[in-house]
Amino acid sequence: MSQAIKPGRVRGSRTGRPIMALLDLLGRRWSLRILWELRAGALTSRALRTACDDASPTVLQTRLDELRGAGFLQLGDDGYGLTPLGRELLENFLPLHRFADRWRKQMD
Amino acid sequence: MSQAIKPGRVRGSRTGRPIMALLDLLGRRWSLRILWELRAGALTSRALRTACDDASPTVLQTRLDELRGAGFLQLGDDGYGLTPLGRELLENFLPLHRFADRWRKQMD
DNA sequence: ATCGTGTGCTACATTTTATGTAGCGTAATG
DNA sequence: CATTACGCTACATAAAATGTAGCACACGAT
Repeated sequence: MSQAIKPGRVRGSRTGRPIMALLDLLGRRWSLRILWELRAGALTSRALRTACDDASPTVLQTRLDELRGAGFLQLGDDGYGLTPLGRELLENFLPLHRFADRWRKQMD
Repeated sequence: MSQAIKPGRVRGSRTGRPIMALLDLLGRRWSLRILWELRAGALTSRALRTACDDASPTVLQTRLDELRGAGFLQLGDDGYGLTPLGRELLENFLPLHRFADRWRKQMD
């Protein structure tokens, strides 16, 4: 399977700084979206797929593996859910919701 | 050129919610990284390229256009820099630096 | 005036990723 | 059993990123 993403082992950076590993992982398609869609609670893989506008199962599965390998997600009885670490990460993004609305107003 | 990304016009979502447009844009390769590298001040396109581990100029240019079209970047005499809106967006990500360090510790 | 240098940006062939559709094996429920 | 939903995979097609080269333009120095 795909190599687990850890703070030291990254594609998008030669420095190995953890922040680069993080930005690389989060900058892959559907990564942010997945975390976002799980903000209210766990979802089954298929519910998650629906929530993500029917993204192809191939990438979705890849991202889920990566995010799981990074320790942000876990697979439980109720499907995929955020780990404590994953929730902590998501907290950094929740303000984006408000920002996005301000963004729209500014673009009109 | 590539179509400007606005809160209503998105690839990754059918709903048109601004947050989806934002997650889509930020989820494209190098988007987050670009914003991150500009946190300390403007950079010329070539300095930015170097800062981004020599990412190919093709994508970089595409991302710059998109981020500029979204109103997060501007091109001035000293190169590419964050707009006030872009800086506001970046503020949401600055805590990630600390988080990434905690992440590493937890992965050992 | 031209040579060198740095800028923003583009072309294009190759490689890497994502999409879309179908379907697998398993487990729980009727 | 038959159904249903689960997590997950195969694979052909389409889209996006990479890497290398180079363009047109502006500036400053020799």
